This record gives sequence, structure tokens and C-alpha cells, in this order.
Amino acid sequence: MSPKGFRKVTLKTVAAQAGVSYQTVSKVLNGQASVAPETRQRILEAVKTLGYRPYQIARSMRARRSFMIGYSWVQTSPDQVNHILDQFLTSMVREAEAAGYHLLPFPFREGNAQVDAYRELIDTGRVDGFVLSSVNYNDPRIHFLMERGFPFVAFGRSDPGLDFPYVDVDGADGLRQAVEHLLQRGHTRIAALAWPEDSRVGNERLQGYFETMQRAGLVVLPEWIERGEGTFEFGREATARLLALPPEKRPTAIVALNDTMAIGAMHLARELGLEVGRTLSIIGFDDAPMSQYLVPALTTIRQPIAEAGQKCVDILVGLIEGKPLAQRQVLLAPKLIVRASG
Amino acid sequence: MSPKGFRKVTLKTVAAQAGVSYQTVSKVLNGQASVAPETRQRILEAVKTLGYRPYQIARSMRARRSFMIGYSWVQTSPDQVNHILDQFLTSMVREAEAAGYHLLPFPFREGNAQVDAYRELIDTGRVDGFVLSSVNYNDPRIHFLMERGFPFVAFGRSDPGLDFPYVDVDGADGLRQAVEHLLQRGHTRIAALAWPEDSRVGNERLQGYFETMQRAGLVVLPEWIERGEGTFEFGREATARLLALPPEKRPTAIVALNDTMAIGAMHLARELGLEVGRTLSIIGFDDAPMSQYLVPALTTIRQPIAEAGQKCVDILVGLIEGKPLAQRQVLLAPKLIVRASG
DNA sequence: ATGATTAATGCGAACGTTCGCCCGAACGTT
DNA sequence: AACGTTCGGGCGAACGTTCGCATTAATCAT
Repeated sequence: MSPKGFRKVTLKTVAAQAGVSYQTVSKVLNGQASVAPETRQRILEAVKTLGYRPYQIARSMRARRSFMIGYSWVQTSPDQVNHILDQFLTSMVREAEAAGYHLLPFPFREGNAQVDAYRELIDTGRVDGFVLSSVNYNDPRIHFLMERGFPFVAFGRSDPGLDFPYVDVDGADGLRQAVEHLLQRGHTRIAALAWPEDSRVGNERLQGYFETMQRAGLVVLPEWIERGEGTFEFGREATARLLALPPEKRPTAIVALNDTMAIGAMHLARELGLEVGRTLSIIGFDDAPMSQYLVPALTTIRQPIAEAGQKCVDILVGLIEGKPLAQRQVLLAPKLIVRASG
Repeated sequence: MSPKGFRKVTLKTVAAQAGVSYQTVSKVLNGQASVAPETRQRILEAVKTLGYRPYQIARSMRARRSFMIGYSWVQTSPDQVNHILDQFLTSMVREAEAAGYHLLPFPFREGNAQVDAYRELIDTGRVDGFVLSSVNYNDPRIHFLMERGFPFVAFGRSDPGLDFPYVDVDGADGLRQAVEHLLQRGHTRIAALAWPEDSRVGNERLQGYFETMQRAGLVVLPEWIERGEGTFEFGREATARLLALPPEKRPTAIVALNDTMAIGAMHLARELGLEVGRTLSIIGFDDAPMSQYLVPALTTIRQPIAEAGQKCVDILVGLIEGKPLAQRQVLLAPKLIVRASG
């Protein structure tokens, strides 16, 4: 593996070169003991000329720590895209490296096999902690990890009763911003394209919608809440229903819980000859990369993904190393990106 | 870490339970030695009831292998998206796990620090091999790894002179399919939105264009080749120039080396009142997730990303373990996805 | 019955690191 | 001058695994 038959250089190699015991080399490198300046110098020089780098596996073995963070994510369907993954992973990898850790990605499994995968990584000593994503109500991983007392941070909240470390984006605040923006522009009949009721994230976001409408003294008609799987197709169909309502009930603005549905809504509106941004306002959620290129460009809500990844790792490392934490539950505010659609 | 003060169960724990030496347990689990059936049974039972799982760090220590594959990718600009990452990572992670390996993602660096990052991972014994992506001409990582004789597989080719293991998508073939499709539909004036000449991938794809045009006996006007940074904006501007050409030179079809430029081209065409798919045909490359939702939906070329990731890991593991390889250089064919734009 | 072969298991060693204990020499204090 | 203290550094041990050799008991051929 080394260039042309060079043997791996270890503490002993360095020690031989510097004329000390190998344990002394270790102490110098870790600043553990009092060592004569000239010895120290000799050792550091030998380290440099030999290009010594500590063998991390031996370190892990001794420390009984892997310095690895397990992470697993649901693969989106091929026609969708996880535009968040790149940012989230990159920010976690960076932050982890700065703290002396690495990420260990592993395949996402469904059902019973899911917790098994986490258990296996713990039992084989591969990871010191986990970052969870795509958490939902009653997440078996959270129960398992809490019971085992194994360090983890969830990206996203779960049941309100459970007290565990998380980082999440304040989806309710996002919808509050969107709705307030629409109210300011004079809209009063605002519909919502939402997810099924078993989606915690969806309910959270929707609550921001309800609260803001209520605070403005507006009554939300039941017909205005469309729940579906968050697809482009659903966005179209739901919008067709909304725009077929009688004029006094028909919404003049639509907020969608993701950009994909918002784009479906835009397509339908255009088919009906409506001018999106004028006759009908549409606001999305996610700031998918394509949203800026649509005609009209989509007004949407951007989540601070990089910051979230960073925070997750930050808190997790604190948990692993038993440091006192400033906060173990973080809520980040998303940001309304106003473009032409609403 | 374990539930309520349970100590980690090791080979010795199992051995004590089964009344044998711990090395014998190891042998049974690895099928290394001849062991009496009843002893074997006792041991396996103890393994099961104690829930023994081997400590991978100790294994790695002993085997002097990390069973890790290093991988690093360029983060795309925030307004772009790496829609390939999810698929590529997922397929690599899956394939790696099946072979007993894990992925080790690490931050992508530029300049000298780039090779340093690779060297560090080797010297600290963290990885057994690398998968490289975003390779280009004269890639310093390839030179470094070849010189060190360290196992790696590149996703993408580099200089023709260098002989190293790679997996790549046949970009020339992709453009051949696109151009032939356009020729069949009667087009003869076909322009290309390309990348700068220092892009190997770009030149490769463009060569497929040139060859197919030439084989059809068509002369390619220099004005038809537009080179830029592959952005939406460049796609628009270049298309504006192309459509401003005098009628006898003006292209009736455009092939773009990525979907982003193709979308820019579509926007400009629409602004000029052209009907994309009829008056002007446009074909992209990548099959970005948004492309199917455009109006008209974008005809494009889809790359077999999951297969590429799988092959990369396959070959790399073969390299690491010194297995005889069926092939160490793989070229995968992309697929033309015909939609409405061309 | 004896010696050679085989089967079943034990045991020592090693991978590279860090930690804690020990010891000798130098130094300062009384 | 005797004694405690500090400094500089050596050394043994351990983390959990696998590998190879040694050892004993059982089996077989002579």
C-alpha cells in the first residue's frame, strides 16, 4: 500500500529514530507528560521526517470509541429528488471532521429491519452516535435509542411527549410568513395543499397556516384544505377542485407544503388561463432548485439546511463526549423567498 | 451504552458461557477449525443467548483493513442541485454493505489540500480504497493514487494515456442517440450547447454529436457550437444568438449537454414565441427531476447512475481483495428519454 | 500392543495505541 | 548533610480479534 515496500511507520518507528521508548512518543504527541525540550524536539523531528500519522483504528480500539456518526436517509423515488441531501450531508461531514468525527452512511430499511440496522451498528461498535432523519410520529428508532441510552440527535421532531435532542425547522413559522405575506397583499381566501394527517411535519406546517388565518379573523373553509401525497399530480388535481369552487368560496391564493405540489398547481392554473402571481397567487415550501426557473418564478420558503446539519453534529458530539450543552433542542426559522408567483 | 449496565459481550463472555477458550469461539464463528458438533452447538447457542456481535474495530485492527471506502464529491452551488448524489450514494452504500464495506464521506477540497485529504485517510488507515468522482483531465488524485498503488475506481475517465480502473457513462453514445433521433425527425441544422474545452465530459459528449452529424453527411457550422459554463443563463443567451442567425443557418434543433442549459433554451424560445417541440426541438442531458414537469416536457438523456455506483464499488472491492476482475474499465450506455420537446 | 495419524481444543502472540505506575536523577529545602 | 519534591522517561498492561502452533485425546494401521 505504501510507495514501493515502505513499511507502515508507527510509534515504534519514530521512537527508534529518536532514541526513546515508543510510549514517550505518544505522550509528546498528546502533550501528556513533561518531556525535556531537546527530547521533544528530537521526537517531533523524527515524526516529521518519517511522516508519522497515528493509526486511527488502534486509537479507536484503545479508546473504545469509533469517532463515527451513523446516518441513514430514505431514498426518494427516482422522479423526485432529495435536493436537501447534498447540503445536509456536506454540512454534517464538514462539521464532523472539525470535531474529529466521520460520517457512516448506511442503507435505510423499512419495518423491523430498520431498528436492526441501528442495533447492529451499535453492537459491532461501529458508531458513537446517530443522526436521524425522516422522523415521524412514534418513530421506533427514537424509542429504541432512548431505551438503550445511545447518543442521537433527530433532524425533525416526533411525538410531543418524548423528550429527546433534536434540530428542526419551524414549519409553522414558515407558513405563518407565507400566509402573512398573502394577507398583506390583500388575500383572504387562502387554500392549502397539505399532506395526510399522519405526517407530523405536515401538521406542524399546517398549524402555522391555521393560527395565522385565525389571528387575522378569517374563517378557513374545510374545502380549502386538500390532503394528498405531495406529488405534482396531486397538486394539479387538488387545484382543479379548488378552482372549481363557487366564486365566493374560490381561493385567490394557495400555499403548498412543498414545491412539487405548488408546481402542479401552477401547471393547472396555466391550463385554465389564469395568470399565476396576479389572478392566482401560489407559494411553495422547500425552495427546490428548479423553483427559481419557473415562469413565473415560485415564491417559496427556504429551510436552513446547512445550519441544521451543523447543529445536529454539534449537539451529537456534545452528547457523545458528555459536554454540557447549551441547548439540546433547536428550532430554526425558515425564510420566505418572495418571487413572482405570490 | 448497553441497556442498564450490561457490559459489552465479547468472545471471552461467550467462551465462559460455553466452557471453551475464547479462541475456539472465534474459530467456530469463522468456520476455521474442526470442532466437535456438540461443542459447536453449545457455542452457537451461547452466541445467540448473549447476542454476541464481533467488535469490528478489533477485527480491523487485527486484519489491518478498515473495510471502508473513501468518497468525496464537489458540492454544487446552492441554486443548482446534485440530483445524482442520492442515487449514486445509495447504490454505493447498498453495494458496499453487501460486500462487508462501508462508505466514508469526506469533505471535498480544492488545490493542494485535495490530495492531502486522500493521503491523510490512507496514512491513518481509515480507508481501503477510494471512489473518485468529478474527475477531469490531469487529475492530481489519480496520479497520486496510481503512484502509491492504492486501490481506487474513478467514476468518469481522465487522460486517454492513463490506464486506471473506471466506470463511466458513454456520453458520446448519448449524443449519438439524441442526434439520430433528431435526424429521423427530419432535422438537418442542429446546434449544440456545450461546455468549455477543458471539460473532458463535455468533449466526449460533443464528439458523439460531431461523429453522428458527419456520418449523416451534414456539415456543422462553427456558429452552432456554443460553449459556456452550463448555466441556465448561458443556455438563454446562447440560444438567443443561435436563433438570431440568418434563416439558412438558423438551427431547427438544439442539443444541450445538460438539462439546465436546455431549460434556458426553452425559456428563450418561449419568449420569442416559438413552439418548443414543433418549431424548435430541444434535447437535454441528465434527466433532471424537474425536466418531466416542464411544458413541454423535456426530451433528455438519462444516465444509469445507480448501476454506475454499484459497478464502482464492485470493481473497487475486487481490487482491494485482489480478486481477478472481469473488467476494470466499464462504459455504461445512457438512454434517450423521448418527451415532448424534441 | 505400539507407533503414527487425525481430530478437537488450548494457548501465546500480535496488530498500534494510550494510560498509569514506577524509578532514577537532579534539585531545592531545612 | 539528609530528605522530600519534581522532572524526565521507561515499562507493563489492556482494548478484542485472528492466526498458527502446541497439546492432548482418540483413532487407526501395523
